[in-house]
Amino acid sequence: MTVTIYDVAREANVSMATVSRVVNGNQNVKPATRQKVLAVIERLDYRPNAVARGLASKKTKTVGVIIPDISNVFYAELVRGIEDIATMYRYNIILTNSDQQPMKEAQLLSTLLSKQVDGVVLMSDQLSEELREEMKRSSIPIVLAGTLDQTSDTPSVNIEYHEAAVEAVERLIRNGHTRIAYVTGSLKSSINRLHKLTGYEKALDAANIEIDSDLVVEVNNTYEEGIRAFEQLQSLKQPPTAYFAGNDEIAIGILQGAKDADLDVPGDIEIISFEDSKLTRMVRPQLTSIAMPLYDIGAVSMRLLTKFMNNEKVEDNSVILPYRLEERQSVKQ
Amino acid sequence: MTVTIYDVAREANVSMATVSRVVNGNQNVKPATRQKVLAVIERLDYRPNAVARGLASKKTKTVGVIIPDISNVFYAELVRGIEDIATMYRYNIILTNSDQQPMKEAQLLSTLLSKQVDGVVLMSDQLSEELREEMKRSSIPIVLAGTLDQTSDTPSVNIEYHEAAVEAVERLIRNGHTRIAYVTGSLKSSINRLHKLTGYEKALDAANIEIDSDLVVEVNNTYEEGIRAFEQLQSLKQPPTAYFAGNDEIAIGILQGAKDADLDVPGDIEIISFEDSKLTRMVRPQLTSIAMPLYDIGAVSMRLLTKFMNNEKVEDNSVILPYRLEERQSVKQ
DNA sequence: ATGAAAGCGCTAACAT
DNA sequence: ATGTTAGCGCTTTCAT
Repeated sequence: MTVTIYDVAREANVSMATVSRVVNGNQNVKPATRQKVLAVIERLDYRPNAVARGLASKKTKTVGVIIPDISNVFYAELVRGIEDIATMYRYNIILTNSDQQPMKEAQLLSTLLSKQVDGVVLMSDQLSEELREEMKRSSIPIVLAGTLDQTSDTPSVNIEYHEAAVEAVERLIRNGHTRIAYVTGSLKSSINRLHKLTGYEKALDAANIEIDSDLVVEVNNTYEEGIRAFEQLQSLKQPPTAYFAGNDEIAIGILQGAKDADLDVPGDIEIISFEDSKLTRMVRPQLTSIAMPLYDIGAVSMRLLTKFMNNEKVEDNSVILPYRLEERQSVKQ
Repeated sequence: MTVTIYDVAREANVSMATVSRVVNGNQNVKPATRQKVLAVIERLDYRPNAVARGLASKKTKTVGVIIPDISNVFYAELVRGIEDIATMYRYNIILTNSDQQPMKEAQLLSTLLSKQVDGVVLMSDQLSEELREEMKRSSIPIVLAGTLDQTSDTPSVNIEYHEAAVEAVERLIRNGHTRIAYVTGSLKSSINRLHKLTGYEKALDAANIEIDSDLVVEVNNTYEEGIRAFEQLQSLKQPPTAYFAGNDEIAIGILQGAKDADLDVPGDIEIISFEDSKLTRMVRPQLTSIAMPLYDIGAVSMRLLTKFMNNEKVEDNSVILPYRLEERQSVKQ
């Protein structure tokens, strides 16, 4: 039925080993025999069985990717970066969505390991105990993309969230604001809590602005929750005049919430986002945003993973990519 | 080093076959032995090697997914539908991006086949000859998601694009428009050419409105090209007063192009999109749109694929999902 | 209910 | 440069 390496060997009057050699580009084959074998492969339309190859070589040329949700632009761009580099190095990716559920994350990793992936790229707001447990058992390399883990030196690719947050809030302060809200994703995430929130506070502190906990609102990373947060904050006795948003969807929620309340952006309200997906350019006014290089974080993570999979020397486990503040129209010049 | 089924068998004083049976939930095992084996599995932290299993059983429990570009919201939502149902049936997905390049599509399918996936979900504007060739060689089921192929009866999941296009354009005509533009993705795509374009023309025809080829603009499915198309069309002697857009990004490009030109939507310009991703709600005015059930198309495609993989009877190869016209603010009531 | 044994299709020593 | 052979870790008859 299906053509195997054995069939090719027989038809070409060589051994399986020789066929294997030409298929794998081994140089120890006389050009003449190589041609002969190639001809038979062509004639029989032979295709190596990657599963058999994986079993014999203990390498599957596939890597696992665990992300919260592919339908979120943020992760989608990241995955594209991963996939492009994976392709470049002849890997395929098994994509899984965790919805940030600790149980599910651990289970997904377990499944990926049983499928013998050569490595894993992982994204998660917070590494749960279950997940860490599972990671420890794994003998293959794992790279964290846009994910921080204080408790270990798991390789990771990130930006300097803290500095970026400081810069964003300082920008708002520079425009004279003293009531600056921070609408953030889950504070269980160490990035949000230990890096961005502290950056927000540091900038306020440095400007002698009192920190008001009412101005920090924790929401899910969605457009709808951005609107909700805006409405909640505007109902304060002293509502904020500027917003620092945890991501683009939240920022757009705030923006449209303001518009729907007949407030002008950036006239009455100024907004800085933190992500800079293409969504920032698709709304009016276009959003000023901290630009996270999503595609690059994915790409670099995958590149880093290939190094580990090849047992190459890696100078630094934790790579930091540059960010920048992308000035657009939701903040006055 | 790694624990194998043989180690478990030895420790539990049973044969590999018995271990295999309990792992696979075969009922022909005495409860007592089952317990004994389970205990050893737990103790040794044994995990079945899916690659070995795949080689022996000729089933890998993984399916391939070929889409143009995961960073496009459209495909991302679709993939989420696929993945959710795949998980439900205990499949994993290998995700690949084709960028609609015929060569690459064929190559990706080939790679997936060599990896012995049990099935494939495929999305593509146009099935090229190369790709069709590769599909013919494949002995595993393939389902087309949001993709039409006139020349074969490959299973597929779609909506009635033609009827949807007619309805959208009729809606615009009802508001008194006679200069209605159609800004579409590639007309090489049979959906765009044979279904949506003909729907557009049919609606105009039925209303005795002359068809002006200047009003049909072919672009890439991006926001930027939407803006470009708008500018091009507005420079006509008789510019259109209403737009039918091929997808949400194009529609948003038109919308913001209009705003940037100080035109009011829907006052001066009315727009209907064709996709209804969450982007429609994230802009002002919110976009009226033909709602394509993206997630469902993915989910149903995957469900259909499982049926084929299980050799279940399938009543109809081509399933049609309902669409609807989602009325929002880019069209006057 | 359980075991023995033959593959699945390939790679990787090792030998020549 | 080429061939021989022993696995890789599992499933699946076929016996018992």
